[in-house]
Amino acid sequence: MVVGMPRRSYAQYDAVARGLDVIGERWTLLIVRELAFGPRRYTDLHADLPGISTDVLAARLKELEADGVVERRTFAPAAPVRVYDLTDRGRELVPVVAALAAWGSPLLAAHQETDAVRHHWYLLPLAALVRELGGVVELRVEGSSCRVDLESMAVVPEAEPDAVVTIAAKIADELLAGRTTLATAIDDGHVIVQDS
Amino acid sequence: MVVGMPRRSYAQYDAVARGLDVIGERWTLLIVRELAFGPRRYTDLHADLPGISTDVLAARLKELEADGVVERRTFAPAAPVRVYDLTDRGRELVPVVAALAAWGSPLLAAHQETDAVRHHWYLLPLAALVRELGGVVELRVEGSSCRVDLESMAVVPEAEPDAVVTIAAKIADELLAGRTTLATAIDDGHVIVQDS
DNA sequence: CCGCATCCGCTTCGATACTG
DNA sequence: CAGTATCGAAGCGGATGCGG
Repeated sequence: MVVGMPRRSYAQYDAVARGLDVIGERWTLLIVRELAFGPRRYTDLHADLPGISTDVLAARLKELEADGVVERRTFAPAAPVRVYDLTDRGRELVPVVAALAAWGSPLLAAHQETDAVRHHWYLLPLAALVRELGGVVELRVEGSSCRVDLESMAVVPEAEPDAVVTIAAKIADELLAGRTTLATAIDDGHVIVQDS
Repeated sequence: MVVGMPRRSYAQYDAVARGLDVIGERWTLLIVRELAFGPRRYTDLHADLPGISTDVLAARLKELEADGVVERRTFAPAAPVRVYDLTDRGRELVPVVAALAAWGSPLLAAHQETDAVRHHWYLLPLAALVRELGGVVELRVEGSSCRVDLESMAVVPEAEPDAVVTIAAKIADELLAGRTTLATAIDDGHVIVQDS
């Protein structure tokens, strides 16, 4: 019988190091990214994290659960669907993910043929980009959408949005890679900002 | 002859994944943390990153240099001192580190005997904590200090601070672990906020 | 099918020793 | 001081197995 190992740690009395003890391992923050948009089942996560191996995904989910970032839930006994969801503490990580997304956006200029693509991956960096709009916005890119409080960069699914921002994936590319500006894209009608 | 390998990547067309391709490996973000406060020599870095092995530190510095986050400089030919420093692009990472520091602060409540401690590690999470003060503040904890623009959470060594905030390390512990509040600590005179 | 656990070859890490 | 060389241990990626 294997009794959980002592967990690897940087062993530094520092908030950054402690944070990395929880979300610093390979794949962990990308799992948080996936769950930022709502609960997902194991298979969905595996599908939207191309390259992760099954055992690593299972291990990370267990660690995140032990650290109070993720919780495992089972829906209706009639149709027992198992999903993973962020806890409140886990949702507080979204601004960290968003800050990294904002920093990483310029790196999207280098588009590799072998890169995987999912539409919902655009949402967080776009939130950082339209931050000047203020308030709560609902962002829509192709089929995917999410609601973000632009001040705190928190994802707030239940809040009523002040505006709905619709962006085509192609334009999202241009914006994130810095090949066009938000003002230009709005002027050209490629980004539609509609007050609710 | 070894010609640099193709670099491991998540191969996802996503800003978070791209960011992690650069700062997601073990130790990398902690190196950025160290350099957030100004240039450091190799030996200083090795001393303030207890647990990192020499070859990993050397490898990470090379990678960060290749990614334009860090630059290696040599001071005065008379006294050839080699230091590592953040580039402008690297400095833009400080808000990411600060966001993670803010999230990680509550984890400091669990203080292990074996944890390493450095005073300058308190500065960034404290900046997040006193953010309501606004403007540019100079934070002082024991011998260490740094200047932070509280709106952007950027470190701005050259800017004149609007206020100087002095905190004893012991009080910093209490604040970060959430065992006392900023208002209380200011009332009790343990945190001194002095306008410049 | 869904939700993992097991196995296996490869890469990365950590500790120490060594060098210009 | 500023790294490189070496080597055992741990982590990872891919394929496969398997109960519910």
